[in-house]
Amino acid sequence: MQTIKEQYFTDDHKPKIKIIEQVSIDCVIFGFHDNQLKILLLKFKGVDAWALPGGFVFHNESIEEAANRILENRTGIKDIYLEQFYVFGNKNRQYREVHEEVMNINDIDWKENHWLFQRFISIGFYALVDFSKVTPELDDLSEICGWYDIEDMPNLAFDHPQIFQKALATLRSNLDTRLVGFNLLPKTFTMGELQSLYETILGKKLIRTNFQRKILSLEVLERVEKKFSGGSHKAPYIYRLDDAKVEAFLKTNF
Amino acid sequence: MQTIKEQYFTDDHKPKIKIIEQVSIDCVIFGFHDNQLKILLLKFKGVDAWALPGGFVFHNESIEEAANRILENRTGIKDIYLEQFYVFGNKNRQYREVHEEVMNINDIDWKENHWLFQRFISIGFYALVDFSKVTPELDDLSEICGWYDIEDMPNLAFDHPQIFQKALATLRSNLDTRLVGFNLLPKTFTMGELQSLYETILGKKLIRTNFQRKILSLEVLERVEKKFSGGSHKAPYIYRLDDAKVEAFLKTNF
DNA sequence: GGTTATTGTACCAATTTGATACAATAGTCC
DNA sequence: GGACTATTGTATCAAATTGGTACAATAACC
Repeated sequence: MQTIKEQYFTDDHKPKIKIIEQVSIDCVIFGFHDNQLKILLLKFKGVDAWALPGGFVFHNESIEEAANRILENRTGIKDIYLEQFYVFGNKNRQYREVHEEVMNINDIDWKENHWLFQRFISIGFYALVDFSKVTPELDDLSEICGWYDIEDMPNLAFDHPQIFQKALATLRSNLDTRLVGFNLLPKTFTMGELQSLYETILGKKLIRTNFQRKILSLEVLERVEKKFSGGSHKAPYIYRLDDAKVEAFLKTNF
Repeated sequence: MQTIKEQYFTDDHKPKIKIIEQVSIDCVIFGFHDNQLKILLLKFKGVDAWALPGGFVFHNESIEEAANRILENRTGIKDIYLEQFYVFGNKNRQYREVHEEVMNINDIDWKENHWLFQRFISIGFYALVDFSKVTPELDDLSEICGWYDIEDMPNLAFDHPQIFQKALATLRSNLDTRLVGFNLLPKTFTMGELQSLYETILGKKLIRTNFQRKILSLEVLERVEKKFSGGSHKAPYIYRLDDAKVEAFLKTNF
């Protein structure tokens, strides 16, 4: 595995692998844990700047492949639910100060008009992952890479606050129309867990019985025989997405 | 007004104004006329290739400004409803053959590795315009620029069929949630005209009385006193969007 | 003034959604 | 084992929304 330094900060001040210039990818990676919606953030080493995981598009890969590569590097898992949601293309999207600081701290030699100082158009992707499967991975330029509650997270650098907001809005509006929420849970889950997920994403309480009715009426779930062992009360059923049913659902609803 | 030739095909084989390399914009411009949904297409001069109007992003403008500029050039009108809907980023998005042919026909000198032969990432925008306000404008590289019924249009070059399909799907799904359809009609219109617009976009018949009830319940329309003079029957009311009401609607529904 | 086509609204039935009630448990405590 | 508790699954009813029909109003034409 190459370091970021080796990949992007070579002696001739160009990325080692040819990339699409002035195009970047920023990923808003959502996870769900302890009844909280989390996102994966990183902090640059020695610099007071938090950011969304991001990267660039190699000349020989599609933007989706690039986003998947970036995600896999950060989370260690493949086959993540991933979708582009918006392009951020303001003319002043250039962040020389932060990049200068990062390069200085890391003893990276730079010159005026370094390629990173250019204006960038950034394609926003959001990812939904099973929190329990992910181990956030540091790279050589960052000192923290971890999960943060969306209600309580560090201030982000660049225009990343705006990117995050747009991703969250997209997630909310896709929650009912697509079967998007399930990607944030393990393969099997209870109705209560699913409801709690919906409630945190939507930011409001839902009526239990109606939620149950609504979800079951989607006809995409399969009831697993096994039951739960927990508190002193009736044990909930455990559910699992039935792939065939999901396919049928998507076919009729799109 | 500069010609395309002057702007993009200079003696040193570079665009005259600095652009973001390998990024393009493609516009799906919808209009509504004779109860048909139309899009604006152009045909390259002397080449058997139809395409969506497109262009590039100058270094000193945002992608939205670029899209607006491209649209204004094509339609002659400003303040168009415009929204990005998807980014097309396959790694094989390069179309050397067509560009070569176009340049040859137009006596444009080119070399191997011309900038247009590169792989491009294209940002799709869709626009909704008042058909009656638009006069499609030719440029020096095209020989046809005009409206085509979406049910009966020429085969498109590049990956433009896919771009068109995605734009249409986006338009359909935004029709009910946002107040998007009104942009395709003149300032004032009858309920029948609006219904016919909805029916062609959605591709299905709607029940008149329920449609009327639904639209009126949005509480965004203002009834204009004047009535219509047409056939031998009761005259319909004429409606107009009430900007204040629209604002209130969008505030409560987003 | 009668005819015709179309419009606006009222109305009822069917469906969906909001909210409550209640029986069925899986534990705990005794 | 039996009472107790918290939670789950389902039934049920009311309220709201949507589907579909009926009908009066009316603008042009004859």
